[in-house]
Amino acid sequence: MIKQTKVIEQLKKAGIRATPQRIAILQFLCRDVDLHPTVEGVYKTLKKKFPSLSPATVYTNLQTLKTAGIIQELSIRRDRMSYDPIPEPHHHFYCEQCGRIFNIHISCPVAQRGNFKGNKVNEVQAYFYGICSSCS
Amino acid sequence: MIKQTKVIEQLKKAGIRATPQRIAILQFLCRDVDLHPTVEGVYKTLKKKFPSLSPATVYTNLQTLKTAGIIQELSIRRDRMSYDPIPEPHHHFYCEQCGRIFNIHISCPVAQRGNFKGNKVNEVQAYFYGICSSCS
DNA sequence: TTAGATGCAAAGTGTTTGCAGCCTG
DNA sequence: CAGGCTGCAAACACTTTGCATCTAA
Repeated sequence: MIKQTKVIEQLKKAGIRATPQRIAILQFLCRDVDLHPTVEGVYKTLKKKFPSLSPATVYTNLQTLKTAGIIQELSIRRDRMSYDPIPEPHHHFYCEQCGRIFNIHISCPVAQRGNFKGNKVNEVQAYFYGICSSCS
Repeated sequence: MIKQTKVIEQLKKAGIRATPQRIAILQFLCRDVDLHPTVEGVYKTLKKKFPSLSPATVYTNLQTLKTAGIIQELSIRRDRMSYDPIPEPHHHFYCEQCGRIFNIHISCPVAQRGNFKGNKVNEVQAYFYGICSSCS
């Protein structure tokens, strides 16, 4: 488990308030970098700790964290967003059997920020769909 | 404009019926391989030709064409799907200014179907986000 | 002739918004 | 103590579904 003080420090450095809910959300994301939960996943887990937590708070906080550059949003699931505590570009594998999302640590020579044929590239997302090794 | 006979042939080869609406949808997608319209875009355009066309028909037909392997679905826009008449894997650039999606014809050594560290990869989507050359 | 497609409406699901009250800084 | 955050509910937006009718093969 990542230290709460680290999380608070990260929020303050980004210039956003460190509320208990926000701390818990970021801490939950960081608990496992391969978790990539959806809003529902964050909500269901943290509802136990914060019975008063509302889905709207989870939505707005994930948006705030994303805007602050602390986390990134993945559209790898076709029906809903997933959230990743690592803002730096890296790629993802989605298992169509178990639904888990794994980080892929490869440096693809073309999938990079920068410039591509006159187009300014700010962000790159590479999504691999298939069946993971534990499912096959 | 792609020939209607070609489109009908493609549908029959895939074993699905060639209805006027389905033909028109596929023909519209093929008209410009860089268009990548959303359901709304397809619907609004074809509504002129088929005043009775319903959004549900567009949704189900795009799903059918996708399942038949004739087209592919992109989740590059974060709020809705875009459709691509080329089923073969290739990558995409999304301009955050003008909203257009362009094909990127590069063969990335890692973004390939096949096997990756024991995981079976059926599909790869690489999305580049930024500002296109005409907007910057 | 008949399995499958259309079109409409209603329902489903994920996300955003408005606002009163609360709390961090 | 002031601006930002929370929580609730209502509103939104995209997509799916059920069903009667119609049509491609």
